[in-house]
Amino acid sequence: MHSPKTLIRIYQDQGFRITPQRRKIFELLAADETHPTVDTVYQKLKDQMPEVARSTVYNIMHELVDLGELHEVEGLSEGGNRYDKELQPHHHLYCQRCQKLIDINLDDASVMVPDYPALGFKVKRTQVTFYGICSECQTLTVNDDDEYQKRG
Amino acid sequence: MHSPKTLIRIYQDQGFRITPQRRKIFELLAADETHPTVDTVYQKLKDQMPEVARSTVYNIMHELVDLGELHEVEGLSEGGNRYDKELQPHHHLYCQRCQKLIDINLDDASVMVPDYPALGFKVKRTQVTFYGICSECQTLTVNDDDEYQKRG
DNA sequence: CTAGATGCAAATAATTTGCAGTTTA
DNA sequence: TAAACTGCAAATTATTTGCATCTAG
Repeated sequence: MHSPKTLIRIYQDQGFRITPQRRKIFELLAADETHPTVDTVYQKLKDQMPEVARSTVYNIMHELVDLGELHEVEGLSEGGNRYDKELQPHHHLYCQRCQKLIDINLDDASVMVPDYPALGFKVKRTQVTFYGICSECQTLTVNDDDEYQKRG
Repeated sequence: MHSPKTLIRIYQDQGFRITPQRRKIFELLAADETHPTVDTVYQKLKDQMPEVARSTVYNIMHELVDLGELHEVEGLSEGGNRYDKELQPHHHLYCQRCQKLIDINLDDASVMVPDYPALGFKVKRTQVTFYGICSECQTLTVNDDDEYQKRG
């Protein structure tokens, strides 16, 4: 995601208007490193702007995805899709305990996945997700035998 | 997933009853290679058993996941989670056009992802998903410039 | 017979939609 | 001031829950 300042220019170039809602969401996202959900953004925004509507947050998040400024990370954790500011191809560590989502850069040597050429399948994007327990959560408890999947 | 016959034994061993709904779902799943959703299973079951309830299908699918007989594949495609009969660790090809989901075996040499050891993260499971266009869909149209993600 | 399972209907959660009223440029 | 945007409320979709009834063992 670009900086709020740059986003404003991008929006203006597109003929979009700079509303207080959009401005605030740009700033919230710029300051947020948690891969928030729509609801997280909505709750934070509501503190500063109590009348804001959830649908407005949905609208603006979707705009940002449409503009390629955010990526949607679907199917991780309860409470809705997560949003990712990182625009470069990368992978994810997902903590099954605290739902923390951590970006991993592709050029890390230990994460190398070639495009899959078999079956005539044309690969557009490769996504690796490591499910497990983050270091913080490991220190919190001794019980380490979490399940392979949610229902296990 | 085990065969319907074996599933019945497993259910009996657990003290679960063999109802017509369970029996039919075992058979439907055994014959299905599409990684169906709950709704797909429900629709098929309804043909043979019009009074069946959606919640019954949810119940039985969840039981099978709890027993480790199915895996839930979340966050792929509209229309709900997909269910996977393959119990061994493996990866997925997902067609962004027809939503086909194809299993790739881990021991295929071109798909090797080591557990990611950095950051003190304890990896429990690694999931690779290749998003793209399957061979069938490639032959159907010339327009091949699909987007990186849904909203892109 | 009776615990366990099913069906139904209502509840919940995430998201989308329609539209009247407001606001940015 | 007009097209764009927001807020609100209702609709939709996927899933869960509560409970009366039914049935497999």
